[in-house]
Amino acid sequence: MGKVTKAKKKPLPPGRPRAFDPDRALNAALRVFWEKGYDGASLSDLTAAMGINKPSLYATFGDKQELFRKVVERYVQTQTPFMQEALEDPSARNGIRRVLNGAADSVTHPLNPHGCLLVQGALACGGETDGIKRDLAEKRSGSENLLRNRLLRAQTGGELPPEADPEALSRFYSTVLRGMSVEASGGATRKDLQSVIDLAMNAWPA
Amino acid sequence: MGKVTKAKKKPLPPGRPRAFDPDRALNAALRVFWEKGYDGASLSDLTAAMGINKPSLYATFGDKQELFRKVVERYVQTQTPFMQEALEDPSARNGIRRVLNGAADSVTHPLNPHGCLLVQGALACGGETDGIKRDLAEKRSGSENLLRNRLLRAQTGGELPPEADPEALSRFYSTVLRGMSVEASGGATRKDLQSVIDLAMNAWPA
DNA sequence: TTATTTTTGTACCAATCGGTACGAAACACA
DNA sequence: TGTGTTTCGTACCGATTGGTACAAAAATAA
Repeated sequence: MGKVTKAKKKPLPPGRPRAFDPDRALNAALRVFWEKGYDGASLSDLTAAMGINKPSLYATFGDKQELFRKVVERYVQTQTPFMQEALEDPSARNGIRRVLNGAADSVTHPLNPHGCLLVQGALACGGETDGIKRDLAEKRSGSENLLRNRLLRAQTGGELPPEADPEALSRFYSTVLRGMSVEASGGATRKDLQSVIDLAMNAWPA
Repeated sequence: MGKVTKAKKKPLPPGRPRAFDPDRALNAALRVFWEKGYDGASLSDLTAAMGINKPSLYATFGDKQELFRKVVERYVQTQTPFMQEALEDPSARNGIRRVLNGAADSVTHPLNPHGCLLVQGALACGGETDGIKRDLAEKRSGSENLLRNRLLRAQTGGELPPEADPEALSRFYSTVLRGMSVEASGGATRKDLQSVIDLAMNAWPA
């Protein structure tokens, strides 16, 4: 019988096996980029945190930009699914509030760097990082799209009045999300953000 | 008679006169830091934009961190006074709206880098930049204080109902300001931000 | 003129940057 | 025991980083 304690079968490939877990290494890289940003994170910072050396990094993840993209992908996959979930709430208004609450939890989580990687990863940076900046802006607009679609659905469903503007509303709540990230990065507490959320919900159409 | 075309008297100090205008040079440095952030701006970027060489930079402005602080000071002095002015509006509500409008103008100004230096100058960065980060967070809280004081005044003056929370309101509008900066930095237009502002004003206590 | 003072440009510093060449090491297979 | 294959660690690459030493240049004062 197979080893039941190990989830994956192991038809070991030829060659020397790698001595680190790429998944853990990627998570370590995520933390570094998260708290230092693309420019502020050096390869030495990264390899030190990941517990590997540069050739291993390059062989496994590519150059710094590729690594960053993989990190962003990991971030999106692990830190944002709560949004889709929240937006499944039968009430769009509740859904949005739950998105804001979840984001507030995330950007002030005591075990993670404060703020959102998609915001502080590369807001302003130098050199050939335009692609990075565009990537992050795209990912950010992803969550805005989520909100907009939910709001459009709410309008056709009657929860939002016909004169409401789902486009503007999704942009507004996205802006509040970005703002909360900046505030958290600057030291705002979860409680601080709660009062922001409560007020932001006042903008909901009467 | 004195030279009437020159504003300042000129009791030239001894030594070789400097060949550049420190004011213009500082403005050039401001632009570089504004669009590349602290980490992304190299001394080569700075000296190239300022039109001077490194020894002149060091003699006049100190090292990179000192230069950045002077740049931030310049930024605050030139880009934020519109806030005090706007908050002198007899209506606090109008004042806040004018602050948001002015900020939207500023962060999308076609001749300047998009976004706010106090936000994107050093949100996440590496090395010994903790002081820089704290400085910027402090400057940001400056505008929040402005809003809070105005709102407190509005409450004692009766424009805001007693049950309103000036603390929370100022934090909310500050958060919207930071969010608009991020959005502008990511490509949002002035028009986009206007719809955000209109919705943000809905949060004003009934 | 000479002396003094300050700025300028060049040339340079050690350290670090992102990125790689290369041989030893560790596995499967024969 | 090889042999093939892949990763590992070290040592290194040229370029760039932030920061300076130094002497020529440009001004005033004597």
